[in-house]
Amino acid sequence: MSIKGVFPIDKWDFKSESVLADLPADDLEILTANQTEQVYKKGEIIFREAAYPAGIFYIIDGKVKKYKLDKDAKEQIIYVANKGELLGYHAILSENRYPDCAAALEECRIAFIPKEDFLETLNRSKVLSRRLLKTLSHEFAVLANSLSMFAQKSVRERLALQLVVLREKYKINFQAGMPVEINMSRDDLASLVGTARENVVRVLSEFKEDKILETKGRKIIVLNVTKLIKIADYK
Amino acid sequence: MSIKGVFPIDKWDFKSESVLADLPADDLEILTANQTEQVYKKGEIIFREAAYPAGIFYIIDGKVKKYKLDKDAKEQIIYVANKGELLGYHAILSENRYPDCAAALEECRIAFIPKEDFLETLNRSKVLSRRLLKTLSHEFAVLANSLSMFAQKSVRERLALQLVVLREKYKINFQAGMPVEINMSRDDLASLVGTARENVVRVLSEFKEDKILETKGRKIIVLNVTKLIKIADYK
DNA sequence: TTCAAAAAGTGAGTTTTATCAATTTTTATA
DNA sequence: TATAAAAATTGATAAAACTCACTTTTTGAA
Repeated sequence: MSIKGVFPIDKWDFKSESVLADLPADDLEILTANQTEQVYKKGEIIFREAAYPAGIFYIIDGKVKKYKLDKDAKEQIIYVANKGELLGYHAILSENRYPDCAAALEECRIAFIPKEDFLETLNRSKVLSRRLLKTLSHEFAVLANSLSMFAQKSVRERLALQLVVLREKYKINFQAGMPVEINMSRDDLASLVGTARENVVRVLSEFKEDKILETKGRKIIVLNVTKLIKIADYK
Repeated sequence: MSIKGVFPIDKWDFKSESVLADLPADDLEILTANQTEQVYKKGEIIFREAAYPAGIFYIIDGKVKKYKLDKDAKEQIIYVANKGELLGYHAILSENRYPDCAAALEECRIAFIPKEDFLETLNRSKVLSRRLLKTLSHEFAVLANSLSMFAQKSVRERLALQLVVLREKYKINFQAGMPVEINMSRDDLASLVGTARENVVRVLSEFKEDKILETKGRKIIVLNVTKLIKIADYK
C-alpha cells in the first residue's frame, strides 16, 4: 500500500527527477556531451552558498542536503534531494550565485554538466525549458508549504511530518516490503525540523515510548506512519 | 540614499515586475489580446488555494498578499506582491491547482489573462519562457531565505526584518523623500512574521520606545532603518 | 459628526522551546 | 576487536513565545 491517498507527499517533494527523463535524444546528447562524474563522500560539500555556479549537478546515486548557514554557522536544511534529482540550476537560471549549499548525506555519485552545455540545451530544447518551468513552479509550492509549516506547527508536529517525508525518501535505499531505516544524524534532523538537537532527541524518545518508531543505533525505523501523519496534521 | 549596499533587499523580493517589461511587441499582443481588468476592494480575494487556475493576474496597481490557511483558518502570509508583479502563474506552469490564496491588501487594479493566451505566448516566446525561468529561480532563493529566517530568527528579529522589507514595498505609495507609512493590520503583520498579534504589538511598542519607529493610528513610520537592519541581522 | 464594531494594545499566567552541563552510547579506525 | 573521538541522550533551568481576558483606540458607516 502506497502512502498516497493518506499523505500528500507531493507537497513536500520537488520531484525534479522528471526533468531529464525521456528528454529528446539530441537534446540529451548536447547536455551530456561534456558531463563528468564524481564520487562524493558522506559529508562532502558539492557547492557553497554565494559561490558562482559553473554548471549543474545530477545525482546519479545518493542523497544530498541543501542548506543555508546562519551567522553562527548553524545549518538550516532547506531540502533533501534524492537520486535522480538535479542540483544547482537555480543559480544558473537566475543568473546569480548559489542561493544555498549542497553536501552529500551519504556516499553519492554525481554528474557535473558545464553551464555552457546546460544553457545551450535550454536554448534549443522547448521540452527542457517547459519541464524546468514545471519543476520550479512545483518547488514554489513545496517551499510555500515548508514555510507555513515552520510558522505554524510545533516541533513535535514538524518532526512527525519530516519523518513521514524522510521515510519516503529512504525507501529507495531498501527493497520493497523491507523495513525502511532513516539514517540521519540528530543534528541534521534538528536542522531539517528547525530546532535544537536535544529537542529532536526528546520527541524521538516520546515516539519510541508510544511505539511509533524504534531505533537501531542512530537509525530510525518508523513502525506507525499513520500515527505520525495524524500527529503532523493534528488540530 | 538607497537601501542597497546596507540591506540585500533582493533576497526578500520576487521582482517579477521584469517578466513582462519590454516583452517583444507581438508576444505582448498575443498575451494581452483577451486581457480583462478588474478592481478589487481591500480584503477581496483574487484566488483561493486548491482552486483550478483559469489564468494569470497582473497587478496594475495595489498590493496583494499571498497566503495559506491552516486547519484553524489562520493565515500564513508567504509574500506581499506589489504593483507590476504577476500572480497565479505557478499553478498554470506546474499544471496543478493554486498553491496559495491571494487577496488585496489595499484597493487594487488587476488584469486577468486567460490561461490559453498565457500558454500560447509561452509556447511562442523564448523571451517570456527565459524570464519566467529567471523569476522562478530567483523566487526559490527568496523562499529559501524566508524559510531559514523562520527557522532561525526570533520574533523580534523577524519583525525587524519584515519592517525593513515592507518599508521598501510601501515606498511606491509615497513620493521620494516623504516619510513612508506602512499601512498593514497587526493581524496581517503577525501572519507575515509568523507569530501572534499580541507579540507583534509588544515588539512594536519596544521599537517605539527605542525611537526606531512611530505610529499614526495603525500606520507605522520607520524612523531608523539602520537599527532595524541591525536588529534583524543581530547575531 | 456620531457611535458601534473592529482593531489595537496591555498584563498575567502557562506552555513550549532553547540552553547548558553532564553522562552514555555509537561509530570509525588503528 | 579495542579504543578514542564523535554523536546521542538526559536532566535541570532559563528564556521565548503563546493564550486568554480585558481595556483602549481607531475606523468606517449611518
